[in-house]
Amino acid sequence: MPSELTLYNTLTRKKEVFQPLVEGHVGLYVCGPTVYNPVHLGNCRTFVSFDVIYRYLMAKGYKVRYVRNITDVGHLTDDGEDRMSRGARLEQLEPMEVAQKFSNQFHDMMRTFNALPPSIEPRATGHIIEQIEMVREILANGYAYEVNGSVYFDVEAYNNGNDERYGELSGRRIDELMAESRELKAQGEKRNPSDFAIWMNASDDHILRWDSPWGSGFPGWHLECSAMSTKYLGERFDIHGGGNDLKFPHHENEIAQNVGACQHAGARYWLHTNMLLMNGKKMSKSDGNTISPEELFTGDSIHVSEGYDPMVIRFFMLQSHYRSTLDLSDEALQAAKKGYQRLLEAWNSLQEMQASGSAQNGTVGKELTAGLEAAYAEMDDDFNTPKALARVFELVSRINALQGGQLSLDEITARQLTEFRDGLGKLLFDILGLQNRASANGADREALDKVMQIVLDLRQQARADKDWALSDKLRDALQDAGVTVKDGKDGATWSV
RNA sequence: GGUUGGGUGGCCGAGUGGCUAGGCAAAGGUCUGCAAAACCUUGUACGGCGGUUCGAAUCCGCUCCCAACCUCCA
Repeated sequence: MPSELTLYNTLTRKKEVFQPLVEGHVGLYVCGPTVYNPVHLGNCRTFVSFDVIYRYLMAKGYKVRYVRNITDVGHLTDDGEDRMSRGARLEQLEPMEVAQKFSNQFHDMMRTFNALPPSIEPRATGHIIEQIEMVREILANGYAYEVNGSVYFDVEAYNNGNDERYGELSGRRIDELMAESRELKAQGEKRNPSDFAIWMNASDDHILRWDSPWGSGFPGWHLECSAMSTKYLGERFDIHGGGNDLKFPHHENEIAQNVGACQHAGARYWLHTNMLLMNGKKMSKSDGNTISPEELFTGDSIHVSEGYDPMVIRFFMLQSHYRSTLDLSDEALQAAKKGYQRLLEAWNSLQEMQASGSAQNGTVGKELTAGLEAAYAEMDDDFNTPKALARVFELVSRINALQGGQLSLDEITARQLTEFRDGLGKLLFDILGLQNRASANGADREALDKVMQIVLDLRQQARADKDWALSDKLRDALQDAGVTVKDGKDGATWSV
């Protein structure tokens, strides 16, 4: 593919041409979920966005190592209790049982959304040794200090006179940050409010704990990603991604830790996905403004009028750009559902299409080829899925016109048709990761096909006899059963 | 208060100086036994006020409003 991939780098706040560190290879790290709660829809949007990015990089011919962690330790509640432990206490389970349960659930959900699994999915608890080692290095380099068995990152030492160094990603300056509002007992141990823990001393009742050179404790909240990205992608790697809400402090601290340990930053390109909103506000675990994926699938929620297929939701997400907020509403989902159906129906009729064999100049074929190239070019522009889909829908009209006879199949050569079909299929299913559900049911589908053919033949006979009462009755009854009949030029087609 | 990003036609959502985004909805037409589908046509949309420019949704200034982050969160 001749065109260049550009992407928006949060670090520089502009679009840059993507140049991998090692030609032909991409190291991609994405901050994964915490697993003390069921996954919620906002996470799904982020991971669907990065799924498309991962898929597109592969389609560009890159060999991609995609690392996405599972956070199963280190996040504290307001009263200092580890969230894993809290979940375990509330459900009377082992902490690792909680982690496993929600990891499994998360994986199921990713499959439901047709998101590919990452190449490596490391767990924070599986990398305590690496994290301890990193703390050691940061200490050795003079960017941290130990107090009472805890180790804090020393932001002042890190800045070393350059007060814009810490905060370069998020545009923050430490003297502008709000004062720490939480009353953690550890606050008093810090030299500066903006210092953050990279190793914490465990109190006696803390369940998740490991031995370290500084006593029994657990790793800081942001250290795992620094340690694991370094381990699996190297001290320098290409792309680091995550949700916008992780920009500060999580990613800012990651950069500081990487520099603290390795004397230089890790990722070269930072990509941030924007929030999924509902009612104009962020969907949030904490304030109840949320709808779970399951509720969205079943329709069991005051926010939706019916259940939506996961692919409709995926399509809905792809109709906005990953860096924009997306406002979820029933009306918008209805629009997505209908649009997605129209897209699939056009795809399905394209599969039935035969080149006429008497094609001359292939005018329409050239149009289709150009439109498809335009769609791919949009993906090169910072993974612009909404624009790519806009180009695809222009092609949908062409396909339907060929199907409906408004355009002639004489204007497309067999070769053009084949290449177009392959290229469009690759874009829709391999890159955008959509699924053609209607044709995915195997034997059941085959049986239904045959039954429907019988019914449609009967109806066609009734129509030939001008028995409108019978033909309409068949059509209405099928509609009630959820099958839509469409009369075309060459007989009727149907869809569920 | 600070930081970052927004306010686009009935709804969702692209778009960063001039050329139709796209989807859904709506109106008219073609087709059809009727309908649906499909195709064709139709929208003087860019928060407000100034400014720069031959020309601004797009650049600049002011202003109003919204969201996220600054506390676990994709």
